[in-house]
Amino acid sequence: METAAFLLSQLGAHASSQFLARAAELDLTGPHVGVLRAIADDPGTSQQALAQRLDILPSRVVAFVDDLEDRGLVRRERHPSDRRSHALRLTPTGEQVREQLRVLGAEHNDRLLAPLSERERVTLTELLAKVAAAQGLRPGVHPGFRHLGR
Amino acid sequence: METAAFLLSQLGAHASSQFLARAAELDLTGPHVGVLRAIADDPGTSQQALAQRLDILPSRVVAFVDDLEDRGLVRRERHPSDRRSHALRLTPTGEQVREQLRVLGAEHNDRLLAPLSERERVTLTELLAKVAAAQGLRPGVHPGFRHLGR
DNA sequence: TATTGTTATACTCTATAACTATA
DNA sequence: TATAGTTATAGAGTATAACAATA
Repeated sequence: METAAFLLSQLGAHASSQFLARAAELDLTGPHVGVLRAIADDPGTSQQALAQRLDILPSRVVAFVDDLEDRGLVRRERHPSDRRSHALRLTPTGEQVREQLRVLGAEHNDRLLAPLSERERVTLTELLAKVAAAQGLRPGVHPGFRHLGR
Repeated sequence: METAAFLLSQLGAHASSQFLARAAELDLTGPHVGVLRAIADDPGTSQQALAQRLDILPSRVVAFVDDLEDRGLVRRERHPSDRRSHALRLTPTGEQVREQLRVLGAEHNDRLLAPLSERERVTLTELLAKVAAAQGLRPGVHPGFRHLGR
């Protein structure tokens, strides 16, 4: 029998690639989705704050926000008091895409849990949440695009 | 509340990076571990068979087996009937490392499941195994080093 | 002097395709 | 002609470090 840790690693990679295949239809990669979501959750945030929260390099945030801005999903607004930093917000189109991603995520979840009963789904979700909390994983922050250097 | 799918993706990435940090102490990356394990599970197998089973490119298998051979963990033997192919086997040192990896995996699993009761661990493992089976994931084959091209 | 954002560059991992030796 | 293994090369994603503007 495989360990739960290996099954988690296996299923996590599988779930990620399945979801990202759907996100790719919207021309979004994993980090793009993470950044979009982080901006939606904290409108007006700065690129530095984003880099810290998602644990990715500021130089990468630049590129991702560039992409999202080019696609008309995100705006760089002038920060009211500090002219060095930008206040990031979703555009109306960005909000729409955010909603599409939410639907996509729900569909993906349903497909993945298809073999489980309603009761089993709840149990699984609770156990996963308990382990995730104990490991210090923060809601919405995917460790996959964390930078590992010093 | 996060979906089980996102929690899986999150926890899977976390579990992988935790385990690979330990494996890195033995100078092994994820693919190295996968190849080592696949050879242990099917001694005498060929590089082509390995590439098919793990769903990685034959050209990558060459590099991984090169590395493992340089470190004295794997041998390329002459195939008895087909001189084009190699029969791959673990060396005694390779067997030792394989055992170290097993211990490492068990420790890793214990650490990850620390917040759960014995009963909860069994439940979680069973639910994960059920979902993994339904998704067509094969035991020991990590989708993380699967090649995604045509 | 420190910080935000940016750019340029190097590094790592992976994919593609051409090659050799055997079959 | 097809297959096993190999090599060389190109591409994607990431990290590092230097820079300009502002604080």
